[in-house]
Amino acid sequence: MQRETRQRKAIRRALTEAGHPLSPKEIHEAAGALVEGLGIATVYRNVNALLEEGWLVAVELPGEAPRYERAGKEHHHHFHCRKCDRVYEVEGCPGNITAVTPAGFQLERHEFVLYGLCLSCAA
Amino acid sequence: MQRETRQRKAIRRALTEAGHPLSPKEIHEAAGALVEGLGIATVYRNVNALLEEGWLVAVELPGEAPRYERAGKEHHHHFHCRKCDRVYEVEGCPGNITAVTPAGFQLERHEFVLYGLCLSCAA
DNA sequence: GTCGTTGCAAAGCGTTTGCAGCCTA
DNA sequence: TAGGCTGCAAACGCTTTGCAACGAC
Repeated sequence: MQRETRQRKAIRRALTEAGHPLSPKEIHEAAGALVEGLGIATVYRNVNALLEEGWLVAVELPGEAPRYERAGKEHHHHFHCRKCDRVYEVEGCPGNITAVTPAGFQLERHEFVLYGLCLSCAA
Repeated sequence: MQRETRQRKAIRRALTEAGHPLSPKEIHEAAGALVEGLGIATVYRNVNALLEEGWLVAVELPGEAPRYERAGKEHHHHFHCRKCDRVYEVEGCPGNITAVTPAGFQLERHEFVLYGLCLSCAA
């Protein structure tokens, strides 16, 4: 990654200003409003480049298309509201993870996703 | 779902005997060994039919194609080996889940996925 | 001016669908 | 024998890749 093109700037800006994880399509729409004729291939190429650079992290929810958010956040998990489809960050980590790891298995990382209704949808 | 064809029998058997969640491709390979010339489209059609029937449940891992396992198992989670790409079942649940749920949120279900190396790949 | 980057279009890849013929009940 | 089911191939949607032109440094 060496050149800061108009396209890359627009993609960075779209992700920074969104405040929540964006899908490639959403990035294309948001950044496309800033740069005329932005190609979807450019979005994918930049997303992958930004992932490699460590500027982005993928938020992969089961059964959902991957979304992307800015890197640098603390270890957290996600709560997925089934009604409004929004994703919330959840602090902390439940209990002893190594305890449930089968003997001989090498645990490297884990994902943890909560499903249900968020505060406003539960009301 | 009305007819128990050779193909459907083979798919049911493959899933029953596997003992761990299978991807459509894995189902195709396993059931294809039992029925000559089994088509991949038939696998997809039957998987969807068996899901609707409630005989199967989808195991959806973040960023992964869905896999399928027999319904009716006890509550469990999964371990995904990054080397052999297989998915193992993990017994138990790591501690206090409600404790990390934000106040006011209605928790309905949760997914928990471990990543790393399985017993044979870690050796 | 170099060469990393872009837009377009085509290629991949996994999944779904249309269709004519097959085979289970 | 009827019509649900199958294999094949084409269609699909999303992502990646090849290529010639563009433009950041």
